[in-house]
Amino acid sequence: MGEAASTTTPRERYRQQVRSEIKERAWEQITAAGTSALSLNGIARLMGLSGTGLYRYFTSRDELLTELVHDAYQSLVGTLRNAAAQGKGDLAGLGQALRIWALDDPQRYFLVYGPPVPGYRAPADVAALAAEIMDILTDACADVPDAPASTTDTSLENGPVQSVAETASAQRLAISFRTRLHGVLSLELSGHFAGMDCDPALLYQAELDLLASH
Amino acid sequence: MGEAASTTTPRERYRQQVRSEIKERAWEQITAAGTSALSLNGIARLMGLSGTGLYRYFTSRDELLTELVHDAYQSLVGTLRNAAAQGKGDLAGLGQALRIWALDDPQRYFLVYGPPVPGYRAPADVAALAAEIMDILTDACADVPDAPASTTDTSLENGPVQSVAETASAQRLAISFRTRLHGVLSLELSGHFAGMDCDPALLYQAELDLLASH
DNA sequence: TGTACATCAGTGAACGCGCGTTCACTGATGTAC
DNA sequence: TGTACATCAGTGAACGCGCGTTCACTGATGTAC
Repeated sequence: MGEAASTTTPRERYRQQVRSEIKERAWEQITAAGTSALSLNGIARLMGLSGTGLYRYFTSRDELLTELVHDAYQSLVGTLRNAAAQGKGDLAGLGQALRIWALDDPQRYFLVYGPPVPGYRAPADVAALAAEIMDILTDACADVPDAPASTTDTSLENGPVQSVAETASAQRLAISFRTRLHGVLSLELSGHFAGMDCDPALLYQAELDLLASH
Repeated sequence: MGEAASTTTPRERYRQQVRSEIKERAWEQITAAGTSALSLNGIARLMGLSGTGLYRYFTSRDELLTELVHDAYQSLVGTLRNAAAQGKGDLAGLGQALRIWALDDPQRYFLVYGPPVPGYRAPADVAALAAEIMDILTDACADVPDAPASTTDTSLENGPVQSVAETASAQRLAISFRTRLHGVLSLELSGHFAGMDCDPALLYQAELDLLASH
């Protein structure tokens, strides 16, 4: 007993602390100049370490990048789950949570949904997280009143007894949710609305309303 | 007279030939490993030149990149114009032309509509081209039957006598056109549909149909 | 409590590489008389 | 047609920089008796 606590020895705690500071600096670099600007030597310089010192914590640039991608996915999953836990698990709530999360760190958003990082192959690990995001969205889509009188017992509406047709239409709606909101978001984050008399927030909300009303 | 022909002296023609080969190699680099992989030394190596030789043709990496961005925009403008000239200037036609153009060279698409290239500031030049693209789309959107009986004389339907409300709704539709199709396209080009049972071509067509039927 | 050892954080030198860019230069191609 | 000059393509050496990564090493922190 108490083994879970005894694993966090002081040395180990320090180690985790440094690792997380490395990742913080890494995000600063990515936020400032994109993923290709991620540099172990640069991070070491920012932290007052010698360049080689970082190799105690990450065996390569690739390993660090992989962990950042993983963290980005987990952050989004956590954000959507939190929204759902606070009663904002409908499409409108998830859509707003997604937008806030994206605006909070555009480069993090692009690390998840942007063009692939050159020369980097994402591990199978993140595929599960991507699927989990789609599951959360699909669940929310299943609650949209498609043909409201289709089921007799609405008290079990979220149970596993949904028809095949229902889940198929929920999946279609979830995919539309992702593509349409991504269309607005990614163009906004890339600055492609600059100089146009078009408020991205309103456009995003309009698309979201349309999706939520089916 | 004949001055337009005499400007293409043999030397000048050779010069333009080398310039265009440089750009071809540049696109190969960008296609293979993204915009950050663009390298003057690398291009020179591919062409059997010394690295410094390229500076006869482009004064800096930035100038080359600027010209590539410009060409990408012009290529898209030309593609949409050609579609319109061949009687495919409606939303369905333009949408298909856009998709074919994007699939033909994903990195070129992202150079236009993707995340900003780190450390690169697009010249005012391309803003005009971006506006021109939106104009073409807006023109097509004006032909969509919104409220068909709104104008008495339909023989002048494309004249400058459209109401303010009509052009405003056409602009809104054009923006939706761009964001929704971009949502599908960019996720497809980034490989984010891999492993999902979802055909991007069908999804794209579905969004396009919805837009065209208003 | 003190001593002997193992573990681990961090350093510094070094390797090989590629980048953008400058500069002074050679040789070939074109132009003017 | 031939000669004198200017133009321009392309070279090669060099500069300064930053990168990822290796290796042998020092010193501090922890552990076992």
